[in-house]
Amino acid sequence: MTVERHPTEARRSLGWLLRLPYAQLSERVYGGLAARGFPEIRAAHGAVFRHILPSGSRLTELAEAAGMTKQGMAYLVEGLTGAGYLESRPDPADGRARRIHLTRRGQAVMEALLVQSREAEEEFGRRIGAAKLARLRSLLEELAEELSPVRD
Amino acid sequence: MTVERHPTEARRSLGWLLRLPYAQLSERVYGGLAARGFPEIRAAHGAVFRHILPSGSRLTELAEAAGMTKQGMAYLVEGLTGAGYLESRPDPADGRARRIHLTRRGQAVMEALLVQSREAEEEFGRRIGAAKLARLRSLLEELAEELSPVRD
DNA sequence: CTAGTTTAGTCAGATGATCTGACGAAAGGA
DNA sequence: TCCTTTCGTCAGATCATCTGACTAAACTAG
Repeated sequence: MTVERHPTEARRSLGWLLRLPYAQLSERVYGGLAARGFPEIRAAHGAVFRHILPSGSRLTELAEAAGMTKQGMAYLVEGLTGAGYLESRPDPADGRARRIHLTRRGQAVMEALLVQSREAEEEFGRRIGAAKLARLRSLLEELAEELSPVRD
Repeated sequence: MTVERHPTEARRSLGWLLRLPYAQLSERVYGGLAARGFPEIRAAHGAVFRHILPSGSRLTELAEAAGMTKQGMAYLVEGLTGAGYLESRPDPADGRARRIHLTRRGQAVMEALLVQSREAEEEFGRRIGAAKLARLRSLLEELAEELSPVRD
């Protein structure tokens, strides 16, 4: 009568429990973005969109904020610039630097990202109920607060 | 008196809230593994360790369970085999197939993985309190339950 | 039993997402 | 005016995936 189960199946690790909803969320959000007319945007580009300021940001600032190397960030920015989502102009205050800005199309991505994210969250709410989702979010916020430095 | 903040900072997306603890957990777990004498093990190898059965598994089974292609899984298995964590022998029941097994060293990784994971979870518990962490885990379990198919 | 189909795994090649190291040019400080 | 630090780029490596094409073995209908 006992069914054979995978050894680790009984009690999933916290890592697994975090990763599963994260992966599904990402898939929805970025998949939805493609459907909304932004097919070049991939999850890795979130590192840019999450940190870029309306007034523009420097490459080094973005890299630092995202916790990656300048070269890694440069690779992402290059792709987004080529696809028309970003534009970079020399920084008038520093001859070595460039300021990276969202184009109008890039701003549209930001908005779509917020919409998709909210919709995905609502879908989760439909699964376990809004109250539980709110409780989950609040616990995650509390945990995030304690897990500083908020290197993302 | 108002401090300039990043626009999205006020209310982080659920994705961010899930990713931050996940990333820190992974870093602890796999970083700790290197310190425990398994320096070749990277986070991607979790796809193998999470799914391999004590009686051995086929490549195709592992790929299917992990939700990736056979080729992708083959790449991971190849690395682990070369480093002495896995070994594969022809499947007596099927001339096309091979059964992939953990070596003793591979089993040691499994154990270390459980230990590190538990320790990381306890550390989280120290941050927000055991009761809240338990509540968080339970909500995540509930969510995971609803987010089937449990493709991981 | 043979012919056709499906399955297990490999080979080759591509892309994406990172990293490290070395560098030139500009800025800032003493 | 040096010296040092910072900004960004160039070159190259590695890892983690993917798609497509293929062989050999196994299953399935006649």
